[in-house]
Amino acid sequence: MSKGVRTRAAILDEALSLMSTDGLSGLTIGLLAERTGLSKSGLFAHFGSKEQLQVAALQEAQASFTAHVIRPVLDLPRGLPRLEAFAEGWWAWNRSPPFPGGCPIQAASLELDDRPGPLRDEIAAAQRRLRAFIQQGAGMAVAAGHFRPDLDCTLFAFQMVGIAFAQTMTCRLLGEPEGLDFVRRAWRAQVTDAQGTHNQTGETSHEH
Amino acid sequence: MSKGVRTRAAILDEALSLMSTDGLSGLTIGLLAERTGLSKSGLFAHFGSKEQLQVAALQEAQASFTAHVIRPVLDLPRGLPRLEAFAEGWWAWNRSPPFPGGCPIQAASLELDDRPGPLRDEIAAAQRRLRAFIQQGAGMAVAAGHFRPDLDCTLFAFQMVGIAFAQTMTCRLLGEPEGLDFVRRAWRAQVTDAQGTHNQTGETSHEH
DNA sequence: AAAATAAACGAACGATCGTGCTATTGTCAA
DNA sequence: TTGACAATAGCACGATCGTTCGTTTATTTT
Repeated sequence: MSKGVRTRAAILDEALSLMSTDGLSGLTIGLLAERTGLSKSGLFAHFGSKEQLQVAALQEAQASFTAHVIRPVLDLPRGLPRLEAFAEGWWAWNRSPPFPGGCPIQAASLELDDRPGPLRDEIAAAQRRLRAFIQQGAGMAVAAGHFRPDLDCTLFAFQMVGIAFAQTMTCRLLGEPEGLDFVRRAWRAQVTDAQGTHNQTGETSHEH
Repeated sequence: MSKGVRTRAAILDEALSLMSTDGLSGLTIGLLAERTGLSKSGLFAHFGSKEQLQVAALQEAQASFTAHVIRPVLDLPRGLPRLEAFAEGWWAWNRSPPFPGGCPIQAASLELDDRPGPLRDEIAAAQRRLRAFIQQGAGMAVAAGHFRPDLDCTLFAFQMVGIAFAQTMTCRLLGEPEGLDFVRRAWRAQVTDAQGTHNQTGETSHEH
């Protein structure tokens, strides 16, 4: 079992490029066949349906993200150092991922948010995993004493995701070169807030 | 000049629904003609090309956002009150806009970020206007003494945009009912930070 | 009411979409 | 080297895509 998986990998590689620029709906079999030098039917046989191809492409995108952004920081000490490295890696990924276009997962997240099905399930699971990773990282920082003990790690993950989306909009859509600077400053503000020794997110001690 | 603009408006209304669920690339002439009860060619004649139809739909989406979210808060006093009302209106819009799907502008922002052309220009201009509005709102809050004088209003707008994107992902893609709660808390944290009397975004007073 | 103009239709075009078939090629183990 | 089987190609299909054109029907103006 060798030739099959090799071409399948080549197909998925090209599929990621196509998906990053043209979106999930632009990932068409004819175009993909043309770019890989295969025939439409030959390519089609590898996946059985367009939906399965899309699912495979999404999974491949996740794998790439994990390999490029997640795995490298796992060697670092838990807590703030790992979180900081992850952040910097993520901003770098968003700005120039290993595809010609932007991050396909981010794009697909807004493309599929209203169309139930396996594709949306796949992308939703990916986003849930990512948020869980951030949340756990923040939890480790709390345990290590880097972050204040009353930090809401779920909220922390929510905010970080927001920064990432805002970055994509600023850097890719608007093309503002100072976008990365905003990202870093927003992230720094968030980290500083998480470090704060006492509760400084509520006006007073009572909430609502 | 009456009948033409009336049906054109009806077409655009339906186009917004379609666009919100199926994205800009899903906004197809055949489908739109079917839903409006027109013939493909009859509909087509109103716009001259698909791209012009898409541009018109995007402009209509902007107009709807302005009417529903921006305009109502302009009556409120400048500064924090107006900003707070705008925020709440925006979160409401993101959660349940007047379309069956999510906010088309947000979706298109990530869909088009790598495809230059009139469409991207249109959406980029819209996002720039929105950020300028937020920035000015924050500036008014600074002038009114509601926010600290050294607040970076551009960064403030950047962060707010991030919250909005994170909301869409949480509420629409993941379907988490507590999403709106996260949004409010993240927004409250941002406002509190902007209110802080002295600089609390940098660790110390030096900014390097 | 008649003439002028605007709006919508119907049919067709070339292209591309996703997806079935059958046949042919290539690869790997015996 | 041959036989088994995986991998790919070729072709065709119905559907839909955006677009053009000529015609017909509504609307507006005179």
